Amino acid sequence: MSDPVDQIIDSAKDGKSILKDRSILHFTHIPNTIFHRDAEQKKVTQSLLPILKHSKPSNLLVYGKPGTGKTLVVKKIISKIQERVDQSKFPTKLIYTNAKNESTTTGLLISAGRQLGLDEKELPMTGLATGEVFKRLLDRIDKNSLNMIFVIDEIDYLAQLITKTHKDTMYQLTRANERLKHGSLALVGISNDLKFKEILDARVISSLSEEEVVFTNYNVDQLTKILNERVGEAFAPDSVEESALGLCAAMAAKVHGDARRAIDLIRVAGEIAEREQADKVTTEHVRAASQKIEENKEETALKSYPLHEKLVVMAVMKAPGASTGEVYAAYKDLCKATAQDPLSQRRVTQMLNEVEVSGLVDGRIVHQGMHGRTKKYRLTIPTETVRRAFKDDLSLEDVI
DNA sequence: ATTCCACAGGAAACAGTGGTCC
DNA sequence: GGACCACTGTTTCCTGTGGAAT
Repeated sequence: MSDPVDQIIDSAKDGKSILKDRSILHFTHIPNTIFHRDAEQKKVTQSLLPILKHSKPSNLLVYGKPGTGKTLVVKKIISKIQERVDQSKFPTKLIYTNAKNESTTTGLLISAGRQLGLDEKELPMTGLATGEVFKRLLDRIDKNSLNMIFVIDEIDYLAQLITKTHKDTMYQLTRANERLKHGSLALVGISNDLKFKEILDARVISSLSEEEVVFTNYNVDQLTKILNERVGEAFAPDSVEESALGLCAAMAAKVHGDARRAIDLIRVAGEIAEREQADKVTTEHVRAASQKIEENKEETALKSYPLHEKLVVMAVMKAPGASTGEVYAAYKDLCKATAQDPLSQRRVTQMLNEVEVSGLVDGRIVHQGMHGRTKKYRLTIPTETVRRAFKDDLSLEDVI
């Protein structure tokens, strides 16, 4: 009997790879990608049209669930406009930021400033009042007579930040044109959440949503077409079973028609099939891929938690079904064991809420009459997943 | 009907960091 | 070098909650 290592290497050497180019199987892969979004592309282009006519465009709001291609479509159209416009006479500048990546409103403005070419000296990261950052941004636009298209992806996060800090950044942004003598600023907001406008000031809403485009969810047919196009390029011919592709489309259609999800599924399924050295991707591979993606998501989330949040998750794990007070007691024990100063119960309650929102822990309010009201917590994921995620954390070595 | 428990969770204050500006 | 700013991560204080027990 031959060595198992040799066996694997030999068969890998002889077998041909079914996955030719996995870069095509990333959702954001653009070249020659067809979005099946003709109507929406038309509307977005029309609302940005004033730029081509050398006048100020209106602000635009784009809605759609994740994986509906809205960001890709907006970026594609703006880069096309940039190609067409005579840059010497009418310099347009596309600025793209994702509000989710910025924890503060100033951070978002600074990120825009960097893309406008303002360096650390002209626009420092810290120390400036928000109003001052904004002023410097507008000065640059004015001085160079730029026509800036400011795309803010996941603008709902910005709206939340603003309600938290009571700043009027959004209002100033939507009214920036009134302060500009030369050049212009058009705002393109992209949002997954159709209801985010509810938390905004009425004045902001009216100027922000001068134009609106809604990206509807993809249906199974559209997802199948999108997958077919990508699979044709990324995989070797006839290496994906039609039923496997259909399953990917069906699974993704169930999650609000998410094309990103569909493409991830077929990519991971392809990787699993290749590892098994199968010559075709089957429905079994797709199911395995779906499970793997879920598990990875949970583990990555757990690994990214700060130490005390990890301790809170562990406290819930060690005392399943425990009330807030009991979880706090378990948490304090863990702090003792790991030589950490425990945080206040108020803060731990807050952390429990945060963990609950992420879906890793389930909390249920229980009324116990004379014994008061509390929340009972339990993990929604296998304890094994938690152990695996935390095993590399040296500070948790003794308690895991 | 009233009391009372064990919290939930909002608001505000605070400490500390890392900066700018004049 | 002192006033000022943004921001994070907390603590402190406080009010509200709803059903079992009385």
